[in-house]
Amino acid sequence: MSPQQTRTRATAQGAAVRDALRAEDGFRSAQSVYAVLRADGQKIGLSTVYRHLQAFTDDGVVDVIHNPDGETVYRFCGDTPGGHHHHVVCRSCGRAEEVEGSAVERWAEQTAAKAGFVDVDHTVEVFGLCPDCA
Amino acid sequence: MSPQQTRTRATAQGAAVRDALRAEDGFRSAQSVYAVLRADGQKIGLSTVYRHLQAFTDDGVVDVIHNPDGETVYRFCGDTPGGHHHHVVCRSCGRAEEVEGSAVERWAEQTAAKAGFVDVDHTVEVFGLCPDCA
DNA sequence: AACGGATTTGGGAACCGTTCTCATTAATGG
DNA sequence: CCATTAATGAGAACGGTTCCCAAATCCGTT
Ligand SMILES: [Zn+2]
Ligand SMILES: [Zn+2]
Ligand SMILES: [Zn+2]
Ligand SMILES: [Zn+2]
Repeated sequence: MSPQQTRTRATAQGAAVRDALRAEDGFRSAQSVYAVLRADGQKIGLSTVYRHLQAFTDDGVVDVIHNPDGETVYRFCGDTPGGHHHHVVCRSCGRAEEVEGSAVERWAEQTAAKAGFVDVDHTVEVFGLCPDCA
Repeated sequence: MSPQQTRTRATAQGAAVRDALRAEDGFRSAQSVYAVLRADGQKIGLSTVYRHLQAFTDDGVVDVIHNPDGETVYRFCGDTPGGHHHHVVCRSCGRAEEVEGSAVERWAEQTAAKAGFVDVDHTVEVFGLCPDCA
């Protein structure tokens, strides 16, 4: 099957959302992306931000996680198209780095198999304070 | 340092919440715990359910995760007082099993250290379909 | 048993992030 | 251009969680 189907045409607003996210190195909430765009003078609606964020997520170009507070936050990860990967995320400033996770991939697979679970997926995030925030 | 201080006295409502959660083997939302208690004829308020769920979480007797949909769900894990651990969770029915995670603990620690992060914590959950739901 | 202060309870309002609705605007292509 | 189709964005609606506070309960003390 083909990778994923883009759900939106390339539009100015979509590009703005992508660029705003790409400019950050960390996970950001939809609202904060929206705020940044508006502060920058961009004419865009909150719904549109959510829409594109979702589309990018579907396309696999944006990663989404729920931080410990339950907030949904997004990060542009499309320049390292290795597909599935994980992050170490700064609890304070949101800055994130992608990390090598083959060990944890194997662990998750084996663990699920041992419990007899199928169609498995996993969430793995490491939170801490980055060197700057420490 | 001492483990954790209980924030609420032992009350009938607290016991009801704990028992309701203990009766389930999976992660449940606050609302669903509330619904079960009310359906059972218990006289309890939603605020109270949230309060005790939080207190139990602080005490470490209840685990809380955010499932992929972002819902906050709780699970009673106080009978296996090994402290920190992880789960394999059924996406469909919520059923969960605790799993051995020393490998992933080490991985998380090393990964964070390599990135220069301190005061680290992590979330690791494996989602899938349990044998019954498959 | 009666009292008084401290704690807990729970109904409802407030809050906040996200989704939905739909009239308006912009793009496409013939 | 015009007609058709897709995207936009303002605001309403929604759902989960927290907050507020008056009423109820609990407890140690007379
Ligand atoms: Zn930081
Ligand atoms: Zn992984
Ligand atoms: Zn557990
Ligand atoms: Zn199941």
